[in-house]
This record gives sequence, C-alpha cells and structure tokens, in this order.
Amino acid sequence: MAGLDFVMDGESAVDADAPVSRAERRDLQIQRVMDAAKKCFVRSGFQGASMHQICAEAGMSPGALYRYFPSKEAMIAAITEADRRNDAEIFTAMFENPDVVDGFVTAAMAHVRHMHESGNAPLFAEIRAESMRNEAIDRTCAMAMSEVQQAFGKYLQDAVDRGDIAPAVELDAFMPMVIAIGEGLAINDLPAQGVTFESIEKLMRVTVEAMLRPRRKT
Amino acid sequence: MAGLDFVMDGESAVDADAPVSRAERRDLQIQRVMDAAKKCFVRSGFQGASMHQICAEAGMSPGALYRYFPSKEAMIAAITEADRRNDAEIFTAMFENPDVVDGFVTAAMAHVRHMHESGNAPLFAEIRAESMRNEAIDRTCAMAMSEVQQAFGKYLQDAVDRGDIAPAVELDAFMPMVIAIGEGLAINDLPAQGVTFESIEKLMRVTVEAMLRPRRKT
DNA sequence: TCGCTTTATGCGAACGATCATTCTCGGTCA
DNA sequence: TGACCGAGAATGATCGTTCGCATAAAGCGA
Repeated sequence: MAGLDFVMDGESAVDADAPVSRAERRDLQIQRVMDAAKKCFVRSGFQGASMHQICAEAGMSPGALYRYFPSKEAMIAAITEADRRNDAEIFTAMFENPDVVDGFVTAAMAHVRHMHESGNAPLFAEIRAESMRNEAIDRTCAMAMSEVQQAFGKYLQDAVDRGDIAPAVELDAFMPMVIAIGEGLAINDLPAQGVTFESIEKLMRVTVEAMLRPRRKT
Repeated sequence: MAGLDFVMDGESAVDADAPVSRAERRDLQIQRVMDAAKKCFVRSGFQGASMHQICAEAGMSPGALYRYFPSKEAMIAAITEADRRNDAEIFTAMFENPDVVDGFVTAAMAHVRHMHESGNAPLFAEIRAESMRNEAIDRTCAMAMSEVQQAFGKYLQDAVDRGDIAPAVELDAFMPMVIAIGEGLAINDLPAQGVTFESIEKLMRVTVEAMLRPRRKT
C-alpha cells in the first residue's frame, strides 16, 4: 500500500515536480501566469491582449487564473514592476567600477545586450507608453527605478567631488537626459537593425566621455 | 420659415463656416474627426480609445464618422502618418544649414520644443509601441520618415566628403543610433521634468560634436 | 493511522458591459 | 431627382470577471 504513494516515487526519480508544498506550488503557478501574460503583452500590448488569450497561453482556465491575480490591471502592474526591476538590476554592477565612463558604458552595453536577447523591447515600449497615461503604472515604474537612480546620482556626485569628471551640465539635468537617451536605445533594439555591438559601444563611449569630460571650449 | 435656417444665420456673423463647397466641407469633417481621434488616442492609447469616445469628442454619430473612415485601423494609420510626417518636416530645415553640428542641434531642439508644446509625447510613445507589433503601422512610419532619413544621410555624407566631419562610426551605424537617441528625447519630454532647454541644447551640442568630430584617441 | 472538516484549486459555462461596425431612414444639398 | 450626409438604434462578437461545483490536499482530534 505504501508503495503506491506517488509523492514518494517522484522524490526518488527527480525532485523537479513532486515535493512541492502548497505555498511553493502557488508561487510556481503565479510565475506560470506571469510568463504567459508577458508573452501575450509583448505580442498584443496591454489592452490588446485578452484574459482568454493569457489563459490559453498559461494552459489555465479563467477561474484558476483569477485565484492568483484579482484583475488584469494587477497583472499589468506585476509584469511592469518585474520588468523594470529586472532592468534596474543590470545597472547596479556599474557602481563597483571606479572609472565612471567605463562603468556607465559597460552597464549600458549590458542593458542593450539584455534588451536584444530577451526580446523585451516591445514590452518596454508598451510600459513607457502606458505610464504616460496611467498614473498607477507610472508610480510602479518610478518605485522600481528610484533606488538605481539615487545610486547613480551618488556615483556621479562622488566622481565629481574627487575631480574625476566635470559634466557638461548640472547633474540634475544630466540624469534625466541620460535616462532618456538610454530609453531610446532600449526601445530601438539597434542590434536587430544590423548595428554591431562594437559600433554601439564605440559611439556610446565617445558620447559619454564628451558629456562627462567635455572639451574646454568650442 | 426661412428665418429658422441657422446655417444662413451663421454666414452673416463670420465667414468661417459658411461658404464651403461639398469637397471642402468633407475635408473639414475629416480634420475634425482626426483632431478628436488624436485627442482620444493621446488620452487612452490606440486600443484603449473607443469609437464611441471619438464620436463624442468629435460631436458626431458613429454613422457619420464611418462615412469618413472605413475602420478604426484606418484612423490609427491616418493619425500615425500625419504625426510622423509632421515630425519629419521639422527636420527638413536642417539641410540648409552648412554647419552640420549646428544644423542638427538646431533641428533637434526644434523637435524637442515642438514635442513639449504640442503634448504629443504620449502619442509618439503609443505609435512606437504599436509599430513594434503591427507591421502595417511600422511601414506607415517608415514611409513617412524615409525621405528625411535619406536626405539626412546625404547631408552627412556630403559633410564627410568635404572633410567637415569624421563620424566616430560608419554612417550606417550612426544614423540609427542618432534616431534612437532622438526618440528617447522625444518620448521623455525633458522640459516637462524641469530640464531647461539650455541644458538640453548644451549637452546635445557637446554630444553631437563628439560623435561627428571625435577626439583623436583616448 | 484513520475519518472528518476545512481550505485551496481548477474548470468552464455564464454574466453584463462594451466593443467595432452596420443598418435604416429622414434630411440636405447640388 | 439623385448623391451625399447624419443620427442613433441595433448587431454579433468579444471583453473582463464571476459563479457554482467538483476534486485534491492539509489540518486535526481520536
């Protein structure tokens, strides 16, 4: 009788599917829904993707899906936050590089690479468009990015204080402009247009160098 | 009985609405619909804005509106093309400036200014997001911009040939990158974030100068 | 370990609302 | 008179969401 306990059987073969607690399984299901939702949002946009499509992609019924997310808006918020937080993490590596220009260029290139490989550019464009009219999404973005922005500001200010760099404009103006430029690169997925990573990095280095250590006069 | 004809009453006051031919009136109505649609698309996005909302904004019934546009998709295409063409025109002034750096910076600043004043940034973001998943919209964008891009390429090539500039990377890579950066600036509406036009122009000039006339070595 | 209750999970039909679009018909011009 | 225009109800489809019900798992006193 005890031999029929399939839970024990599963454990002896692979521990990939069997020995999961209630809470673990729940997290797994949430992840499953989010993966499906992300795929649908990339394909059709937030408003364009229907809950039925997301259900089909997740292999789940509407009744089941709504056990994990109370509404479509909550799903959009969750996807947005996860995506923004993921992007933000890439930049944290920058703060350990003592050379500001090199640190920034390296981090930005990692971001470009990640955007290209993950195919998340359409999702990012969608998030950006949505955040301009949906204040809740805008706040979600701001929250997820605020830590990196603060760290970035401090990173730059330290470099200014020690005389390593002398930005062409005040940091208050510099930060938003760099972020804007970065977003442009993120949305456009240049490698997909045939631009080599080498070209991107070269031009980015020249640009950042000029912004942070401008020539005396013109 | 004739005194009840309010159309004739209007003529006696101002000639702004009365003496129009059938075709002229049709163009006027089309413009009215497009203005309303643009407003709704800015507010709610392409998918989020309903035809009923657009009808209400235009002060028109669905039956009337569908006399001028066969479908919502056609309206999206029309709005997209008009917006892209409008943006493209701003850049044509650049090609008459013999100084490439100054020409580009001046045109780009005009674009930033226009984006800020017209409040079209959300519409642009929406267009950009939509063009990544809707091939028809993508083609509409490409068509509207192709002339300016070609002219821009020629403008730069001429400057290269006469030794005025020496871009940090090949023009084939330079063009998409500059466009990407420009889109980032367009979406972010920096003046709305408190960044002054002076700061934007200064950093832009430093950047463009560095991209087109890079320092010898690093 | 056994039965019993409680809770969590999943399905899929069904809901009312809203969607883009069409139809019908009366009015207005050339 | 005939082509065009406009209103607004109506259409079928699809939307996000809910409901009822069945099953599986966890909790628990004995």
